[in-house]
Amino acid sequence: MQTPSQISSVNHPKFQIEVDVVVFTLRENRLQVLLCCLQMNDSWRLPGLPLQADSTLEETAAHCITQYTGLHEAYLEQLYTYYDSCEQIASVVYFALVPADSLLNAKDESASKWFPVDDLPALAPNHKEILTYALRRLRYKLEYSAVGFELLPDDFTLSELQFTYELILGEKLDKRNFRRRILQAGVIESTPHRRTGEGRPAQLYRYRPDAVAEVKARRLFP
Amino acid sequence: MQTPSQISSVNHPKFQIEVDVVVFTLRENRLQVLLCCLQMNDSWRLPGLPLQADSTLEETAAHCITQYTGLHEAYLEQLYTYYDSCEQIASVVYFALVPADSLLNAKDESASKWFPVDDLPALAPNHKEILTYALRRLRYKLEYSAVGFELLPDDFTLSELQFTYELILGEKLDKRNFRRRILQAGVIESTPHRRTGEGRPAQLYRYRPDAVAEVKARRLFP
DNA sequence: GCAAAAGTGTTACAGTTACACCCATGG
DNA sequence: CCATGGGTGTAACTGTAACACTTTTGC
Repeated sequence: MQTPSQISSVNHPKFQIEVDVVVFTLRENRLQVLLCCLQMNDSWRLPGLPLQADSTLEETAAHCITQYTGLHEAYLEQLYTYYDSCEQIASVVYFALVPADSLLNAKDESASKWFPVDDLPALAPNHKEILTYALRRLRYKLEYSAVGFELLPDDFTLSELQFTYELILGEKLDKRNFRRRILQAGVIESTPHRRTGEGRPAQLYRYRPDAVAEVKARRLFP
Repeated sequence: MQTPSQISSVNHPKFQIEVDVVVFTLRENRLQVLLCCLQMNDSWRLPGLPLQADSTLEETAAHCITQYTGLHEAYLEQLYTYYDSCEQIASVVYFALVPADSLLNAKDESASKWFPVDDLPALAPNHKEILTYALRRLRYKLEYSAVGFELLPDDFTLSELQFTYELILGEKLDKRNFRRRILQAGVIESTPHRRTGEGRPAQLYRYRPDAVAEVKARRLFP
């Protein structure tokens, strides 16, 4: 047991703090996650950076994403903080989503690689667990907020949006119900453009930046 | 911009890490939160302890609760991690619930005090914001999980349970709908006892420890 | 016997799901 | 003209919300 005197005592050990990021994207019709190769062995880990004294946690996470993907903007959210008492390192894990079409100019492509979430390599201890948790949070979040758009380019068709949802949730959705509901929700608006290709051209939509991104919760329990 | 070389460089500053806890309970028919007096001035803060190298984050939070409330068990959940680049202290905040009847033997009563969440004193910077977030999370969590029982003694009547929900959510609930749903959910079971007092005696119920504590999410969006 | 709190069902309404065909374009 | 993906409405069903009176006890 500790005693109250510890609160203001000088017993204040110091720790390294690392900011790790679980970056998700859509590539090759699969949900993929960014991993770094761990110093020459065949084990992989989440990309991360040590916290610097004058940065914020979120800035550090953003720097990390920029470094590995070349992107300067991403949806970012704090996930969880772990502390490893063996290594005496705390790890603040963020969760990030980057759009499907934006993976062009990573500054250090050799150091990192995308992996489908259902086909992961051997991971550093804890990182498998962290990733599983991040994936659960993504699926869960998709069900009550408009976070799915963060994985799409600015303009998209309703079919692309539905496909994104199906990919993440891992189940087929009904086309008519999906369209009716997403339009009723009022979070997207049509653009003047269409996408041509095979078959009938599709109306392009964009996410309304002024949209309320979360549905108001209905009571689920009890 | 940082460079990839920082990942494996020796540029690893160290930080103090503090574990703070937002402890909620029911007292005097109000939702209350535990606060500590900040060194002789009239400002208050969340109770906290510095992380020790060989403890886990959760252990530290649990120690903190024991110290200020005398309780050895509480519902505990990580809330968020803040980093203050001025003071260079990271603060991992936990969220805790303790039952209404268990506030007996705090070891250091003079150092801390309960405040109703709608009648708070002046707080240390950030702590007001943290508390608001914790309260939001409590209300939100109540809607999809059985977390409300953590604020009640082992045995309780349905009216007490409903009153707890009403207190936290800040709205009246329909008695018949509440009872039907909580019983259908299968998370409580009746005990052989009754509570007597004014009016008709009430059946006592208890939370089923084997109950599934979260409802399976229904799709809310889109 | 009366005050006080416990306990109990039904009906109307709203939201959700399931489902199949026509449309516009490119080759 | 046909293959391909885009786009559209309705009916059954399921879950939710609203609502008032009877029961049991202590005083």
